[in-house]
Amino acid sequence: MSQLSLNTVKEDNLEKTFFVQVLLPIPVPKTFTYRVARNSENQIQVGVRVIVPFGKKKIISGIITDVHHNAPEDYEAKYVLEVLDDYPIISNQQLKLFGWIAQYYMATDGEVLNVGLPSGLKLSSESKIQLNPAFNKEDSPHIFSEIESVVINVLEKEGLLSYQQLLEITNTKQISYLIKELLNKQVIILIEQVQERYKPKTEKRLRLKKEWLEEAKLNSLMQELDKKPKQLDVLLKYLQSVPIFNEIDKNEEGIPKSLLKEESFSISSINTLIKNKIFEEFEIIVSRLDYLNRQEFIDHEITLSEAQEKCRSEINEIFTKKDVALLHGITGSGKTEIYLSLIKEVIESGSQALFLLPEIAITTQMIQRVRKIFGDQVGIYHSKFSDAERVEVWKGVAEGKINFVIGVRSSILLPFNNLSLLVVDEEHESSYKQFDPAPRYHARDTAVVLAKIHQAKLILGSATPSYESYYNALNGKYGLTQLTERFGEGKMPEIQVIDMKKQKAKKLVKDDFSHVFLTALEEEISKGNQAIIFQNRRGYAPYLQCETCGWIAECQNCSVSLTYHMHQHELKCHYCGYKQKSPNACLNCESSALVMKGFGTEKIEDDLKLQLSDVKIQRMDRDTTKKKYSYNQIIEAFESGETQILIGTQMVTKGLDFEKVSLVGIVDADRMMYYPDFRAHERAFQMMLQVSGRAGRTNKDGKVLIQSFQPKHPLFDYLLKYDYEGFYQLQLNERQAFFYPPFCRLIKIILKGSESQNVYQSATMLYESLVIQLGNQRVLAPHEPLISKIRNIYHMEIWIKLEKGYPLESTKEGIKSIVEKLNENAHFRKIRVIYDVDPQ
DNA sequence: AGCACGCCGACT
DNA sequence: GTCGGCGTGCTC
Repeated sequence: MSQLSLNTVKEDNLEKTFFVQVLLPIPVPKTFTYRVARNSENQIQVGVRVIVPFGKKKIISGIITDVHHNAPEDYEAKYVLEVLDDYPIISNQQLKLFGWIAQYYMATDGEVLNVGLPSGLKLSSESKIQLNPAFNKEDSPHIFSEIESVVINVLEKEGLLSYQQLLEITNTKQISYLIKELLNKQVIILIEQVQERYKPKTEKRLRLKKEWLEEAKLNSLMQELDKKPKQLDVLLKYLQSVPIFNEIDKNEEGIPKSLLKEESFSISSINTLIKNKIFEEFEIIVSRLDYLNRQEFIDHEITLSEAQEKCRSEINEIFTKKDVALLHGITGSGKTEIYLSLIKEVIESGSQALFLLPEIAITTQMIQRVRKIFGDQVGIYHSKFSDAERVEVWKGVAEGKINFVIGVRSSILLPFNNLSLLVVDEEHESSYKQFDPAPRYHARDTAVVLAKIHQAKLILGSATPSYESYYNALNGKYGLTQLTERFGEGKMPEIQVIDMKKQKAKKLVKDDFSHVFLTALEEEISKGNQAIIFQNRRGYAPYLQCETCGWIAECQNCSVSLTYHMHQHELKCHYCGYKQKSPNACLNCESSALVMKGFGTEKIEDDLKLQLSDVKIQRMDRDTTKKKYSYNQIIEAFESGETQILIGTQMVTKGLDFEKVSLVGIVDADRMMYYPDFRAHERAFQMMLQVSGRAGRTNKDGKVLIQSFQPKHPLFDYLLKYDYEGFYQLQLNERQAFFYPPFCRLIKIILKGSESQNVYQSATMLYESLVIQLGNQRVLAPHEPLISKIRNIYHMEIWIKLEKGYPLESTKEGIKSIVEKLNENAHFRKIRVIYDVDPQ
């Protein structure tokens, strides 16, 4: 009898106790259960961040993914120490998406969370407390308990205290109440990445002290200041900006202190006015997204041409039947306007829109255009933005203040709750695929899933769609719409392939430039036109080769050739940083016939400067655009005609319009075409077509010159005719014959380890187990990747090809359990296994 | 991922 | 005799 009643009491208690599942940003494939203290029960909800104890002494923060009453059976749950947010920082839809990414890309939920959250909100590291710099014991209006006074004293001596230390000092178990009290009384601040990293931006402002707001008082003040003209100037300036007699309330918000500083009023007289209690200084929190405060330039109009209008309505038509529309529009056909007009419609109806672009395509031009149309509703999510700015965009989206985000790959992970339209522009770009760290997700493919979660529509746009997308469109999975005319007058430029073999035979090649190429370049420049030269490799990048025996200088840690750096006369490894003095004789045969082969943008720049000494040449690649404004400076210099030739990597192929460019040169087409990758031709074609589009955008006739040692390659036949479709069909046949995407799905398994023998043997072991499970048709034998050794770590790859319709989820689980099983072997355990689903 | 625990080499 | 190398296993 007593047993029964005891049980009932226990049951009741348990039912009232809340437990939460917490997702931690660690690569462990599960969530952890924590118990919720009574006093924080009402703050607990899914999507909110909490601080929890983890392990022996660590205290980290995570996200609540579930709230329930099920007490764990085989262990005692620890308590949630702190609830960090008042509202979910992650939306339900987002959690669903994160789950899908983890599952599909064979990553853990924690890894997804880790890349998803901006580091300003990043969850990890120990939490510490510190005295609030603004705190002053004497001035504080609060009364402190004994324990609180002890903590204050210790903090004054020690500076920083961890939760653990605080536990020891106070000798209690319930420190979370103490922390909360001290926070409320503004005694302490939490120093812990979550709090410390993101600080709201403040602005110092000035206003007139209340006692001067009467007209009589103000008049007497002015008379008094008559002898102090500098101070009077400040006061007059203030009264000019803030008409306190007409609108006395305006004094409350005052003016920014910086405004007076800018106009060169003396700082000392401003400070005197503050000291004499005429002005008072105060701070407000402002948005870092400063354009949010600027609305005056908004230009709501988007005008579409007839062709664009037609395309737009085709997209709307597609959306009545399908969720994804592929917009295949040639370069310069004005795809962006179509996206923006559709996005505008969505935003006006009150839902959210996302516009994804590859990093290099988010130019200042683009941002300004978008801001002009959407003003304060647009958030920009980009690597050039600081952490704090990203946190503000994140929060803006979560709170529904930002309805439109334009951003890079990772903006697909923002906390949307009401998306109706997604746009992925330049959808063929491989930079949409993340490689390191996991999750190795593809933003375009993730967008398809995100659209489904929100029941939203998705537009994929490109001048050269990826074969996967084009295949889906032709097969009716996606809708397809095309723009075949350039916007405005521009025509596609004429493409000419230069036969380098012939040129070389005739001794017409100098520093890798053919005579034809140089003459054309000189001619265009002399006409006052501009040129863009494309080389898909940055740096100086030549490698050293012995002409006698063929020896190439290679890195001792990595399986790559060393790169020659002229300035230091050194050979460097771009993978591990190894460097050595450049030898004067071959290290293999001691011949002195060492020559430099290969060339990057930097070498082209130097060579061209020698050839065309009085022409202004500038280079644009990752090396020259590291600084925040350098990119814009290069663009502006070229736009204004200050520079005549722009040499660049892929960067010059994206989103740039220059009126006077009449010539585009591709120095080394072969490098792109003969790369050992099944997508090499697709990529080469895309890239060449994209660069070609830079010529003659508004000019009457542009010209494209391509240097190749294989000018008869069929790729050029299609390229000259701008026949994307034709080359696609040709390539598709090959893909089908060799069973590559879009006919199959690929999973790449990479094995890494420090002992080459072990890596090879482990790869073989894994391969054999995989064959048993999947059959030898679906698993390719292990092979060394192109670069098989990096920093003395050996790599092997195993490719898995799965035909359409083959069960994906269970296969992935199967692969994981095979690896788990092999991990029982001590040798295999030393190998790091990496999964890359849909490798690019 | 961290971090403690644990079992074998080069040092006071 | 100890300090510390990193292999192993766990974290609610």
